[in-house]
Amino acid sequence: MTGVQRRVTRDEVAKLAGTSTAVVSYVINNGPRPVSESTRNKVLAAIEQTRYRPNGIAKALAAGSSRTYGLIVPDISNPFFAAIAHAVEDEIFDAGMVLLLGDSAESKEREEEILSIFQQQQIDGLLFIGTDNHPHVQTMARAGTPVVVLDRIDEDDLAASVVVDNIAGAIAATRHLIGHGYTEIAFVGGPEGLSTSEDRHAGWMTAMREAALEVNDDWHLVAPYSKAGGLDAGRRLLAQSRLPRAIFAANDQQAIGILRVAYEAGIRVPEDLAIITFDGTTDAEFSAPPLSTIRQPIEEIAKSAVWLLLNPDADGSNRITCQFELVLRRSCGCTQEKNR
Amino acid sequence: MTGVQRRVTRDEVAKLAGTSTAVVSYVINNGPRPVSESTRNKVLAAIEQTRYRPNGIAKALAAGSSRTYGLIVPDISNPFFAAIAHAVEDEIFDAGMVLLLGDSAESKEREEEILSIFQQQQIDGLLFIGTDNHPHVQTMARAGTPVVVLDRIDEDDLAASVVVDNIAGAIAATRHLIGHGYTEIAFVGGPEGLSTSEDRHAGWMTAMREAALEVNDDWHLVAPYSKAGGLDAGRRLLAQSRLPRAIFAANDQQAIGILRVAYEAGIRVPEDLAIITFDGTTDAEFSAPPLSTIRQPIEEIAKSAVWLLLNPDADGSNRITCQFELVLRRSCGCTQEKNR
DNA sequence: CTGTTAGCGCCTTCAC
DNA sequence: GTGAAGGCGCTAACAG
Repeated sequence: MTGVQRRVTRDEVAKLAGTSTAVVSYVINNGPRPVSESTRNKVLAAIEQTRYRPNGIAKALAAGSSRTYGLIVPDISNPFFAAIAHAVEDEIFDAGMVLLLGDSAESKEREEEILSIFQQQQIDGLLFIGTDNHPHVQTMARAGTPVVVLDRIDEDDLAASVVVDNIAGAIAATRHLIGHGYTEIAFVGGPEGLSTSEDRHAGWMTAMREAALEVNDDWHLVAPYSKAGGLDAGRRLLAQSRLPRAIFAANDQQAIGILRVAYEAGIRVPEDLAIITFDGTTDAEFSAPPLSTIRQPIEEIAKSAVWLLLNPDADGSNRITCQFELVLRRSCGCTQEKNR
Repeated sequence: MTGVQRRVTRDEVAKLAGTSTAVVSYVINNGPRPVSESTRNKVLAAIEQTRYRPNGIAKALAAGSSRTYGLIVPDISNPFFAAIAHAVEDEIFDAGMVLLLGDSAESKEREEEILSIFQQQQIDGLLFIGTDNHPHVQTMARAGTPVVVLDRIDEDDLAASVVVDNIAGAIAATRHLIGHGYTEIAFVGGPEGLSTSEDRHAGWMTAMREAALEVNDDWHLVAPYSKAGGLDAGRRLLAQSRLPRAIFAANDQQAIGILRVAYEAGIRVPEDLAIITFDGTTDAEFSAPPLSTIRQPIEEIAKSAVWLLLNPDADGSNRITCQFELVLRRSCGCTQEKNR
């Protein structure tokens, strides 16, 4: 109906309340100076009446803080990262801040571009899930912006980080498979160069070796952390002369792809092929059969990460390791009945 | 090594280049005034040398534009919304803007809070996927901020919107099932009050009636748009005395849940129960069996939405309807062979 | 307790 | 083609 309505500024509120602009600030921010009850009420009324909303940009410029955090993920359409983003957004929102989302599409250049833009937007802190090592993030950290690296870390990083022990998780998963009596266990891992890929691989090898089982190179496949990646790896595995009795897939998405290959080929899971995974997203919970998995505590990871962001000075333990959980479902052979 | 390093400002660049700050602005923004080649080079060199990065906040304040768009989704961990967010982020990034993400967690209050914060952050435009009708978004639109509503729309909205024809899509899906010769077709719909739920429901009814098929109330289940919702609906369906021969599920997530129920109960899909869905996310592509679905053109939706945001004045057709696509896979009974 | 005022870093009109 | 200067809306000293 009415056209564009100019935003009301603090001056108008002050005028209406019959006070100075400073007092309006004091009321809005509860400080840094006290305000008498009566004038506070007048200001509040004026704010109400004018439907005044402070300009966050101006505030950010003057205060030197944008109340904005950045989150960079390799691909928001990956359920694991989406779950993290969901939890992180929640935490950040609760802290009264806003979330800037960057999707690097697994590209290093893109990552740097996003970082540069975030920098220009004066973010107060960065949550980072990288596609690789990330020297430029260090620059940011050194420039004084709190940085917390998630999921994929670089040992040499100075930045704070929140992760689960991927090696231990992979060992637990593989050991569990071994506990079932399986001896021929393949590993479908993620892209090379990622810490998660390497750690989960290392865990698998460790568990296999300690059980004196064959670590066959044909049974270590590399694939993207996606359903398509799992599908592809599964097909490559099928094309080989000898099939494993069980598979440890490095993430849920890959496992879903493998499940699909098994379905196509008429291979029963877990009767013919047992599967265990890593991540513990809902995808693993609702697949057919449901997937046994190493669950990462997403909420806790998000909470810890945001906490580190808000308390950057906590020198000492700026590296948090969250506990994973071995969730047993049908795919590994644990529950033989199909019904619940 | 070095501690916090103060940000370099335009003044330092100007000093180093031996010019005024205005000229620095001119070269950075390519205007609004021309600059001689020689001084431009000097400025560029100074920028390079000082590693100067303009302060986006200050720029936003002075220019009155934050180069920031907001996206509000009901739940970023829902793959459909995640896919939209992924595509939208891509488009927005290409346009040189940044994306502020808000996750309303399907809560109306939360939605309003996010909206308020976005407003304070001076977003230049809003992409909105609501949890319900949304009068407050209208306010924003009226205040001059471009708003584009996605997926779930309110017919009465003045705001621009991008959707697919949900009724037509649902009709196409249901007709396809009918074409297979199925006559007992159930509908698992989304939460009441959402336009997508209602339209897909309407489409199902229309197709059933035009084929003179029974529209049994027991076969219209309502459930959240999630895997858990589908699981629940599936179990409720199973508990009934008479089972349908086919199901049209209102979204992929629900279908995954239903697939899981079928698996548990030993019901073969599509031999005993045919399924068709709506959305066309990758979840539908990699399930076992793969799901026939009405695919929404995510990329196109995102492109259109961002286009509308960038060209808010395009009066007339500010409501874009994208074409859906019927994707046939195994779950409806189209492909009998399991392999590929 | 309240008012005045100098910035925050940048854009842009207006003189030169 | 270049420079000076007045804001953008708000914060936080610094004076009363």
